[in-house]
Amino acid sequence: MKEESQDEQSSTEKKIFEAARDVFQSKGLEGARMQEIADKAKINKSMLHYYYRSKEKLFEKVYQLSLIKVIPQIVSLLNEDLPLEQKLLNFTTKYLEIIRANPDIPLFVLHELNKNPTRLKTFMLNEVGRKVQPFLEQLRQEAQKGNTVDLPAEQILVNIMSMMIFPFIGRPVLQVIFEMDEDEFDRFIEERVNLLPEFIVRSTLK
Amino acid sequence: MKEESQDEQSSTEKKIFEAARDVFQSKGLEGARMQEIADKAKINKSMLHYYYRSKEKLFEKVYQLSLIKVIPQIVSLLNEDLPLEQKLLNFTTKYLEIIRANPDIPLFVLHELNKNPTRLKTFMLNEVGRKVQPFLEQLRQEAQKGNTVDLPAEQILVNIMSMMIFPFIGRPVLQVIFEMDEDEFDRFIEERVNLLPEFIVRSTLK
DNA sequence: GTCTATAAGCAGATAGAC
DNA sequence: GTCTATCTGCTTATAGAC
Repeated sequence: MKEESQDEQSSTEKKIFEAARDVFQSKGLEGARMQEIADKAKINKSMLHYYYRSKEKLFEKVYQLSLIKVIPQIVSLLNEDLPLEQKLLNFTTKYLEIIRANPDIPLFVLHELNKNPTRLKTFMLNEVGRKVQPFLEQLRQEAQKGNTVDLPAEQILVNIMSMMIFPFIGRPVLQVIFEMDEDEFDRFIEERVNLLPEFIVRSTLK
Repeated sequence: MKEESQDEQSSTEKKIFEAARDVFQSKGLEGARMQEIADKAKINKSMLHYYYRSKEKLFEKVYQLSLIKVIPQIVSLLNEDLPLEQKLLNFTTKYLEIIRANPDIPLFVLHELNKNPTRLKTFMLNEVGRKVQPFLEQLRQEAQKGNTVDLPAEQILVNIMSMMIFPFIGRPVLQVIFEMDEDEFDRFIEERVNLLPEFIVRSTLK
């Protein structure tokens, strides 16, 4: 059972994991109830312990997979050998796809990280740091040629990440402010995903 | 006791509230422990119940005050009768000050809102919605004159909010990616607060 | 592997002395 | 108003039948 890959998991184990993912991502570790996970998976509560031993261990699985889904792919996108404009278009387009497919992960991860900043601090994040450096360097070189907007490279990257990620984190607030129902907000996101890569290029390069 | 204003609160009550604010904002409602709040306030656990009856009630106080601190001031900034450029500079500068003075509020509120989207949905948020409309209208009018970037007004506003708010929510991740310690990140924020209003104007108007 | 019943521990809440 | 001691209920976790 321990070293099984995803596709040879029993259907029960998979159902549990998916229910746990949903509940943990919306309620957080402490807000989640094992009973709610069991109900959502339509199995008995004691099965949770049979497959995952404890709430903490089940959570850890969900948390790590959430990180893996969102972090490493990004990095590779930043390291392809492309001119800045192409790289930016490529990076933002693909990254928006990833977040859109996993819209609950950013808030979930950031909340848990905020409660416990040491948890996984060294997991893969500083590896990300190393890989981001070349991209920042590329930004600086273009800046010297006068090709980018006049901001430090780090600030530019934060602008880009902000505009991509925040709408998913802030959804409940934005939806009320703009008086949108679920469908309307989904269309708003659709529109954003279409317009943003182009806008990011325009507002970064000059 | 019930209807006391802030400044006639007993010192104990105040200490409790401030400790509760810190703990709730970093751990969330369910992650917070009454014992931890008591320890941080350096008082006995039963005092919490003496002053606030229950965890839930204490939380509600903290939550509402958090919302009040961050939301209404913003709105007024958007309704002053100023040309767009002035309004943008004014709004972003002041709003960044507010968040900077309350950096934990956005993640806290968004996490709680995510767990319980109905809580306070109608509190003051749709009032905000009404007051944001004139600003969106102003954006649209400038767009017709060809004075703004070519994006729907709502997308522009989301860009602005994203760039202001996200760095505070994403702090733990950004700090690791950029390999910054606390002081370095504080300086990064300082730099950002100085550069961002100007950049937002430049990337919104043309 | 799946269920029912139950144990064990913890955190919020209260009683009551001072 | 503040403390110590205690209760109660909920939630995780386990035992054991099938």
